[in-house]
This record gives sequence, structure tokens and C-alpha cells, in this order.
Amino acid sequence: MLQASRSVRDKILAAAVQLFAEYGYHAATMRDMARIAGIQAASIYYHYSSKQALLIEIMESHMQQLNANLERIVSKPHNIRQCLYDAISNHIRLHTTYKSEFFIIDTEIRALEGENLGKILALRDHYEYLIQRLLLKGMEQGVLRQTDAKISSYAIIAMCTEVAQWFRSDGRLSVQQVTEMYFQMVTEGLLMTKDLVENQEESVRI
Amino acid sequence: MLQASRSVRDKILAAAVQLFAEYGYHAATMRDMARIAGIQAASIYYHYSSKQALLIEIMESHMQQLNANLERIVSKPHNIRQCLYDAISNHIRLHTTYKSEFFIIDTEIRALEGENLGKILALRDHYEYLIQRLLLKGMEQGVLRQTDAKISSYAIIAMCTEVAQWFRSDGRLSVQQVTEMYFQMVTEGLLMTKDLVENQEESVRI
DNA sequence: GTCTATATCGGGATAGAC
DNA sequence: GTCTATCCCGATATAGAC
Repeated sequence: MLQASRSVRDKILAAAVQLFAEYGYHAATMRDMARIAGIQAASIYYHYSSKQALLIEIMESHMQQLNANLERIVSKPHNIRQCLYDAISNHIRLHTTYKSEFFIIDTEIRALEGENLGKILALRDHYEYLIQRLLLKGMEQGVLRQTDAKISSYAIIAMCTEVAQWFRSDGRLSVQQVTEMYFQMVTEGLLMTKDLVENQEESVRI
Repeated sequence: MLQASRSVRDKILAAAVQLFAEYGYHAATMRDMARIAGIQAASIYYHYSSKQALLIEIMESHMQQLNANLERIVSKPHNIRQCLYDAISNHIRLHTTYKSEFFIIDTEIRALEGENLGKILALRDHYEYLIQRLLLKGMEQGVLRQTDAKISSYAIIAMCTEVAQWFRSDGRLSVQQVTEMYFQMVTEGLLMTKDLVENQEESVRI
């Protein structure tokens, strides 16, 4: 593939990401996309066969990256706590770095046609399976509380995914700060523990 | 308003809820809506001025109900822990009872036009404000750990909202079971605490 | 209040020149 | 590879009869 053609392809894809995220798949138009990419609408079809082809490319490539990273994390011989931290870190890092792309994945599943829907659902299911297996392993080892692994995985994924909706890279919090906050929330929850209460009382006494 | 006209109005609204949730606002058509309601497309416009009017009615009424309930909960002189439980319970109960409606609220914000967007965002902001105030009160009283109230509120809301995406009223879990699981997750997290480890060891020994 | 008929528009996609 | 021109369809919404 020639350099010049790749560049236009990328511009089209970037424009699609921007418009799908801002207006939604159905409300985004090929004409607007072409305008942003600096070409005519018809020229898009030399690079992509349809609007749907753009959607599936955006969704599939990023889901695959998310999954590949998680595969690598859970296959390492780390302890469960570290694995869980890495998994949350990966999820939040990708969802903040590729904010628009993952926002599209999160909100445009309904717009997938034919076998495209199955492809993306399979990737999502596999991701959930990896998280659930991690949680179950943690429960077996006695590191994690006994909970319903499915429900816990949904809760973790939902809260970490939603970061893509409000995170600003020029905001007051860094990706790492957010990751640490979410990890603490997932592992320890919000309630003050007896230990902490005692520590607090001690520090007040001292 | 006559009884006969109210009935058709409700059928149209129900059809809109179903189609907006299934296909998304822009992909849902007035013709399909009319077919489901058992009338012609043109007849819808006697009851609703536009497709957008249907969307805002669905979103506004349910957001108002969610907010009104939370207002009532936080104004009661309960302890913080109970208030937090009631808040989570209210959120999950409404999101499972009016699954499609809240799914629309969660995914079609972008489809709101003109001042409608501002109306819904104001309701959402107020809801977040009430949750944050509850969390801050809990921190002041030493019942809750010191965390960033904004971030914690986002995490709680995100995980409880997502229940609407997978919950089935004929599934294996009741609304109350789900509520208790999520409350435990929010308050205590997943990690096994020292207390629990000791208890577990004791019960093994015994 | 509901209908039939239709105005009006904008969308995705294609044909074929260059 | 990119263009101009256009096809073709389906969408929201309106007009006006009944």
C-alpha cells in the first residue's frame, strides 16, 4: 500500500471516529466525514466499502487490542492482586487513550449489522470471561471475597468503562490517579473499616 | 383528555420506548412505531408534535422520578449507611423496572436537540450532586473512607446503571439480590479482609 | 382522531470521466 | 485515486378528506 493512500485512509478513519462518537453512527453522515478528511464523499468508497465497514474496523481493532493486553496480563505468574490492578490499569488506560473509539464500542453495538454483531459480542464475551476467571482464581486462593464472579465482573467493567465518558487528559486527574482510585474502590470499597477507624483514632490521640 | 385518546397516546409511547431501546433513536422509524401501536404514521402527530417530543417525554419523566425518590431518601434522618443502601436500591429498582427507558436515557443523550439536552443534563447533574453530598456527609461522619466524592459517585452510578443492560426479570437473580451484591461491592469491595480471613481459618479449624 | 396521499429532504452508495 | 453528477430509497412531517 502506498504511503499517500494510507494517509487518506487514516484521515477517513479518524473522521469517522470523531463523528460516530459525537453524533452516533446513524446521525453521522458520509458527507461530513469526507469534508473533515478533505475529500469528496464518493472518494471514501475507494478506501472503505461502506459506512458499516468503518464501524466494524474501529470496534474490532480496539477490542482486539484490549483483549490481547488482558491475555498477556492474566498469563503472567503475578499474584491475583497485581493481576487485578494490571487489568484495571489496562482497561482504564486504553479507555482514556482511545476515548472516542471505546465510547463508540460502548454505545453503538446496536448499529452492527449481520455477522459483525456476533464478532464484537464474541470479543466482549471473551474479555468478560478472562476477568471472571481471574476473579474466580482469586476466590479459590482466598485473596478475594466469595462473590458472584459474573456480577462482579460486570460491575468492574461498567465502572472502568464509564471513565471514557468524563475523562479529560487536560483535567485535574492523571490516568494513574484514576486507576489507583478505581482499584481501591474495587478492592476495598467505600466503607471505613475497623482498622482504619482505629488508626484514625490513634492519630487523633497522638 | 378523553380515555380513548390517552390509551392511544400510551400505546405510541410504549412503541417508542421499545424501538428507541432496540434500534436507537435515529434508527427507529415513525412508521414502525405506528405499526406497533396499530395506527398510521400520520396519526402519531395528532398526539405528539415530533419524534423528538417522544424522546424528551421518555427521558424527562423517568429522570424526574429517579431524582424525586433520591431527594426523599437523602432527606430522611437515616444513618449514612442506610441512605446509601436506599439510594443504590432505588437506582437499581428503577433501572430494572424501567429497563428500556433508562437504557434510552443512558445511550441517547446525544440525540437530544436544542434546549432538551440542557434539561436532561441538569437533571443528571442534580442526581450526581445528591449522591456526592451523601458521600461527603459520610466522610465527615467517619462512616466512609476519604475518597474523591465526584469519582466515587461516577463509579457507583456507572455500575448500578449498567444493570439495565443485562438484568432479566425472569433471570436467576432477583432485584433485591442484585441490590445487595452491589451494595456490598460498593461498601466493602472484593478483597478479603483480615477479619474475614481469620473467621475463615477459624471455621476451617472448627 | 384517524385516515390516504404526498411534500420535502437528506442519506448511502454508484457510474463513469479524468 | 479522486472527482462530478446522480440514482434511489426511506425518513419525518404535513395537507386535507372523512
